[in-house]
Amino acid sequence: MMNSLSEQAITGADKTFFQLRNDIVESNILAGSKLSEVELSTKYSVSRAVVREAINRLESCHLVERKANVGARVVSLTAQGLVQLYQVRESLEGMAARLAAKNMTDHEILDLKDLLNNHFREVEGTETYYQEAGDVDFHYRIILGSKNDHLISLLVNGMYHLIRMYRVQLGMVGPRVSTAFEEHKNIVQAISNRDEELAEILMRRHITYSMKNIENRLKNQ
Amino acid sequence: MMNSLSEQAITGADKTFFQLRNDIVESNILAGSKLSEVELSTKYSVSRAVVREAINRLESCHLVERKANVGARVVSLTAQGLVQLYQVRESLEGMAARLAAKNMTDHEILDLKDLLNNHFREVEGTETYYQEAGDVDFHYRIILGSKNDHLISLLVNGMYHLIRMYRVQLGMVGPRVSTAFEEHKNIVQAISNRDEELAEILMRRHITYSMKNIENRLKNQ
DNA sequence: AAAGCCTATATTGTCGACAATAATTGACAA
DNA sequence: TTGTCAATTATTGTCGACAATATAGGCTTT
Repeated sequence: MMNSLSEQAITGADKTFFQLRNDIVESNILAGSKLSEVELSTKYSVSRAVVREAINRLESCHLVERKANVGARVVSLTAQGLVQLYQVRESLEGMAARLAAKNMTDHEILDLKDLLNNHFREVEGTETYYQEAGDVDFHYRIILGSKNDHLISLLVNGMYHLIRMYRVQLGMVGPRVSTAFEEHKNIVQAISNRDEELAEILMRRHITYSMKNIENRLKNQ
Repeated sequence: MMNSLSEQAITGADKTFFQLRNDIVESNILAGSKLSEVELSTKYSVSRAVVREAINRLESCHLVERKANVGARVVSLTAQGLVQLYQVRESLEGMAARLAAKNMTDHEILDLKDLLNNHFREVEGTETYYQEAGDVDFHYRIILGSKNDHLISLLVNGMYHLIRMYRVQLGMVGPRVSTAFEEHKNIVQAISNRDEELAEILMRRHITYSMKNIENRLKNQ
């Protein structure tokens, strides 16, 4: 499946940024560990300057924290941090759903329904492999559908990868697939009806449920 | 009055970042203009490296836009951009008010009431000079009161200065002071009652009204 | 005259070296 | 033994030079 979020690197700093970001999200570089500029520059075969630029961008995504004259560390994952992250996500994606109900074209809404149907077929069959990709695509389309550049930038460039980092490293795969699918369906219906108020409410609930589900999972492991 | 948002520069890149940010917000550097690295490095008497780092940080705040191998430009202010900015602000500060109602200490709420009273006295007298500072302080305290680091970072480090840039350059000073004061009072009351739902709704309305007021002002000038 | 190409110029991207600051180690004294 | 201070080491911050890319202007060609 083609990744909707594919970005292409132009400069060396881009490549280093993408590699580093991936290594952090996939925990090839451990959460909480220190990022040595010289070490990384030898590892990725680039100068310290491009490593510094890459680290700066990672800081913008809240994936690393820098202290002046000390250095950068990968963020630590905490239950509290996850809750705070999801509170912001609830707020922003709620607004995204509201705006999507207002601004998506009829054609885009039809495409969204298609996506949902494909997702449904995958869930029905045994191919549960792509359930997360499907979920990501769903949320991604609604975010883009808001047509609000600030919102898109904050979510896609800013928060998405940190959310993914929590997902990957805390090992949240399923289930909640079928219930989540129902929620997705209702959200699309609200958007299709151009019911901004309901779209926002349902999206916020959807994210809240998802959060609660994760919290329970964390307690029982 | 002491600025609640005072930050202290440690490194040279910090200083350059703060100066540049201020020059952009106050329109000493015009919106939409190109930022030449060599020009700025001579202007601020630092190397290109620190200018580049400063520009990178400005990009994180959405105050400039960079294109690879081309350079950075100060963002252009548009009516559409302002609307989108306020949509995000409504969403995030609404959540901030909700969380503030949940997480602020009784003491912090008392301080907030004090602030409001001082603000009221200033409005009653002829000293309308600080009305904006008062408004900023009010919103700032509620944002901090959310106790959500992500939210605080997004609003204070990220969006605040862009909002201020619009305010300064589109010349929005008053009035709407007394009506805004009433709205502030009601928000504080909701927070004091620990009514999260109402606090969020009132904050969102408050920001929506403010937006509409700005839109009208733009039409009539 | 218009379009396309090529050269010249300016700007950004990258690099390695040096300076300034923080962390570490070891010696010394209480 | 432990705490403090000093010197050493390592890491980040800053700089100027070079390489790669984009822009501008003139030239050629149709």
